[in-house]
Amino acid sequence: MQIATWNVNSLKVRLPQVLDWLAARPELTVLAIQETKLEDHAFPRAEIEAAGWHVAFVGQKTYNGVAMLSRLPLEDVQFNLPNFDDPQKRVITATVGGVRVIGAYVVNGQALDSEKYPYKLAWIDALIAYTREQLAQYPQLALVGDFNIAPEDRDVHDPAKWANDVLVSPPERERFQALLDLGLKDSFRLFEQAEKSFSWWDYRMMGFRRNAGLRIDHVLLSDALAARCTGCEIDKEPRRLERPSDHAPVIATLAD
DNA sequence: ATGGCTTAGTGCCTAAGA
Repeated sequence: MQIATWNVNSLKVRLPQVLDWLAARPELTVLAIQETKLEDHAFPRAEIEAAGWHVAFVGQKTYNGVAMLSRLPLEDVQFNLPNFDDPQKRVITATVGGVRVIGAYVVNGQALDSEKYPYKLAWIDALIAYTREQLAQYPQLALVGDFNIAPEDRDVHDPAKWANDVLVSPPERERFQALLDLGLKDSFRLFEQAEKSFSWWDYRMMGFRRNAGLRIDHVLLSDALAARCTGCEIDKEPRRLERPSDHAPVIATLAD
């Protein structure tokens, strides 16, 4: 099976690209989507189901919003972090083919001196606790999404420029490591990868053409799943399209 | 050049993203 994550930056705008992408990937089993930016009544459920997908979603106006699409039925669907009271719709969890998949849109944080930064750190602490609890119940677990953290300097196009900025600060990276310490592997780093591999590029400054990006979208796999993982790739093709999302999808492949 | 673009809503500018 293949597990993917993609921050689409508005599902309303990107739905045709998402459906095209899914149609071209018959091996894909489950896709976690972030930043749908849609209230539930406006979610394009019929179009997605017509394409042969099961779907669950939780959203709000303008910001955030997450969805999970699956070829197999979505079981035991859970919305948001049960241990963190939060009006922002950022998490969706479901069991697919015996695999527990947590799709997360981690808080951006905006800047180190923003009030959103301590919110980000507290939010990730709750995600860590929730993932620990889920992992105890479901040894076959994938935590995927837009983490808004570049784990290492090699995940940053220009580490000097980004030094001490949000997305790379030590408290954020320590929390990313705390997630790994629960017993998760960054599937992308299980394999040899090209240098300067990124999953997000700024719309401005010709970021994509210059490959001035960050690797902030991740597929983390429990040890049981990591043992089955045969590959992980970032698909840059959708980023080349007209009117792209600023993020590229990340796909991990698991042997049966 | 500490910004350039893209999105949605309050709507023709503003806030936010990363």
